[in-house]
Amino acid sequence: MPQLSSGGGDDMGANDEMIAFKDEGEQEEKIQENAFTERDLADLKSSLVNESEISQSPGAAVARRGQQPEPRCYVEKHREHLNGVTKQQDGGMYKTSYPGYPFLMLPDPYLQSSSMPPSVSLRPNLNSTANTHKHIRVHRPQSQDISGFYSLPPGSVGQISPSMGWQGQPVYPGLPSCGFRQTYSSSLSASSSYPRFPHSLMLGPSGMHPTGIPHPAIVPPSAKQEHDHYDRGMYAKPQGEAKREKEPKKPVIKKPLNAFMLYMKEMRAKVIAECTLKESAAINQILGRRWHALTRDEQAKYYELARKERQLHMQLYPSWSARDNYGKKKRRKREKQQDSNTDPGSPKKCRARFGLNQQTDWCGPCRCVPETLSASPPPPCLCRFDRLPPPVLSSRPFIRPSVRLSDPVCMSLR
DNA sequence: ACTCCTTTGAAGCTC
DNA sequence: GAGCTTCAAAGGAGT
Repeated sequence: MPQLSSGGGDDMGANDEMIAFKDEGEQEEKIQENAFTERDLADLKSSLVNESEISQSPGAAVARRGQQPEPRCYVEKHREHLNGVTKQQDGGMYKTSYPGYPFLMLPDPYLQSSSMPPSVSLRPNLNSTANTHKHIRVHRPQSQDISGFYSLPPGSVGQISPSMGWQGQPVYPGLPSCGFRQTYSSSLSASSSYPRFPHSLMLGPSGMHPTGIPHPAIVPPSAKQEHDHYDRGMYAKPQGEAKREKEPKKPVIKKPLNAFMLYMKEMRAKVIAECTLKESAAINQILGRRWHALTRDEQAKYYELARKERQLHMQLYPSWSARDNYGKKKRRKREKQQDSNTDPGSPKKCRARFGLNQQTDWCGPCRCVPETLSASPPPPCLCRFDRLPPPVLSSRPFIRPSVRLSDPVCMSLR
């Protein structure tokens, strides 16, 4: 893993490398020079399918690291250059739009002043992916012009419009999906705030952007995401908890994406289209290898983006810490496990577990009353036998419950 | 419905 | 400070 050495000047404390990038003209020359045919694309696609199969063997990427690029990689790299950044003129200023990250449409002076590579190919092959990747087909007219899709109309830079294309899930869930984020405004500078994400003071009480679209880092309770179902009952909750559940949940602020995550988000659609793969795990393996195959200059761009993401995130949520979400997953799991030990069980379920007749059999292990023998619906069983391995049931006839009901393991029947 | 898988990097935690 | 753990995205597969 090519760890970039500490830049030293990172006010966020990230180890971002500041690299002197090549001249833009030089890059563009490269793009033209490396144009290739449709047939090349077809070859590439088939080779990538193979790549995905190979990728299942761990360590393959590591083994290949440092080797001379194969012809396929050569084609692939130059294809990326072909699909490279779009330049659009806005108000006399050229902006570099990074597809998948229209929010990263940066004025070139900014790019030059912030050590961003002026022209790095990041453009997913939308022609081939738009119809296959679910992120792209969301809310997006298929005939939509890509150049218009990536850029904002003049005068709208810095605005979020729901009608704009968004690709995939936004980097911060809560924004319309599609992953395309608002552009940085042309007034953006390395030290300024980011109009894409206005200062936290501009956010409403619920973290809403003035446009009505919540900030992407804020995950509304309704959003389908992990932390949401953390907050949902995974089992029948007591009334108190159920009541608590009705109260509005605090939106979850997620971690800013790191460089690799930004890269993945952008390149995923492309890989899916090229490899006809859908499994994220396999795709991520490919992306991981491609990430390693990137030059340091190419990677540096993503490190820079990630640094800005963190910077912006910190500006928007000064009190937020990664600690806020730290351990939630594990904590939930633990709580769930704990609950399963204290949570009242069902006599029916309990008997089913032990292969007893639901209508007539008393549950040997926990002595739950069968429904047909109880005057009213049986109360939940507090015994924990149904979560333990089934005991070996003896053939000894079960004793009637007068004594059994006082047994502490079946408190619910008292 | 929920978890796992799989990747890298940032940040938190533990010792 | 080193080393480990967790979370961020994604979506199919498995439970």
